[in-house]
Amino acid sequence: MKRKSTKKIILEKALEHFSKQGYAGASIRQIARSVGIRESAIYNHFESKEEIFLALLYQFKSQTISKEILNDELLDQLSNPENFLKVFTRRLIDFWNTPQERKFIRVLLMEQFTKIGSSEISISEYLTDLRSICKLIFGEMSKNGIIKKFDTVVLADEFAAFLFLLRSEKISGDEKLPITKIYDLAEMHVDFFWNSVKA
Amino acid sequence: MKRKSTKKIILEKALEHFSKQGYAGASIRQIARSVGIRESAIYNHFESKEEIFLALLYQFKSQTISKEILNDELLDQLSNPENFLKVFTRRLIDFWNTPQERKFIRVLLMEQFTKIGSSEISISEYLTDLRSICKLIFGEMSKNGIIKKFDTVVLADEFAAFLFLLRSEKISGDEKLPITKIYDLAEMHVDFFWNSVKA
DNA sequence: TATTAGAATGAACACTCGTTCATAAACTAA
DNA sequence: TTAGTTTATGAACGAGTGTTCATTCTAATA
Repeated sequence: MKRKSTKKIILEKALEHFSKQGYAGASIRQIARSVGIRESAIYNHFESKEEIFLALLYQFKSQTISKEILNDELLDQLSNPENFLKVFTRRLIDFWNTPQERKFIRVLLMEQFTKIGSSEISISEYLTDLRSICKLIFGEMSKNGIIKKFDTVVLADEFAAFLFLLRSEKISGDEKLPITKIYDLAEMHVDFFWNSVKA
Repeated sequence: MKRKSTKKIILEKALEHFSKQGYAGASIRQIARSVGIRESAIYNHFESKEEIFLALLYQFKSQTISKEILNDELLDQLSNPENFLKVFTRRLIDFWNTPQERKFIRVLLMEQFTKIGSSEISISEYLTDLRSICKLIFGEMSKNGIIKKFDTVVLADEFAAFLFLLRSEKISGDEKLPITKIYDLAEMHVDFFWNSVKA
């Protein structure tokens, strides 16, 4: 078994440090020590600290909810909309609960306002994915008379805001809630939401 | 008119830098230059950089929603619950939209996961204020049969999550939405919410 | 086995960091 | 005015920052 390339380990450890101390707070030397090499060796793989950061951003930008979660199997369940929402939400949580995603959202929340961040990332951009999918879903449901008539943009945000708070606070936060608790909270939200919008 | 004390100006400028670059990214020298003094003079007023940060935290910890927003005049409007929620939300937004609060929430979002932050602050703690007030409000409404029976904890979060997202993204974010737009978004949320819970 | 490209090293660079300290200036109270 | 206190200064500190570079090691290719 070939072991992971140094470049990947650097990215891995960099994400770990960035997620704990922020971009400015983490140092090349700390990252290098975690990888098990000297700091100068880092520059055989990346041109600068910023390039490491941007490489991480790029890595996560390429993972979209639609790619990772929405598939035919799930879409087949659209005939039972409430169940569809529950399965969709559960998969969302599983996806967000992966170690990488947990760290990434922390970096995002920390760096969204800084110079290095604001030019390249924006929290809206990363939310857009979930939002646009919600708009699609609820737009379709609305058209088919499954749910009441609403502004789909508002609907999408009403559904997504709670989940986003759940993500940043409960999933990626420091208080380690068991995953079942998080499932429960999400399900209660879907219940509340569905009860509000169903035709 | 006596001019502001140096100590207050230091806090003011420190908040500004922290909100733009984070705690680790902002330096004593930058802050000192903004104040118009040398960095060594800072230490006549604060023992360390960390003490400045903690002083800022303390300052904002003492401002609670209940103190700043909830007063008798507002509570008198509880007879018209929907209107009460709208006025309450509008005041919340006005409060969150003050320059100081806009900067503070940024610092909070940035530092919530860092070492210096996590030992002293937590995003939950600062949300608790709004949450507990919501629980109180909705608990009372539920008891009086004004709204349907719900788990008040869930209700509180359903109401607060959207507003929190509005705050971090639209009010304190970099895209400068006109305040009227924000009012509109909030009112649409209250409409949706009220429509879902009213008896 | 000899050659070569990629990766790691350790020392060094110029800089910035937070903090300290003796000293000087500015303000207050007697 | 004088004495005393607070505040500001500028230089210095040790440590840490990101980055460079000549050199050595390693592993695959010829």
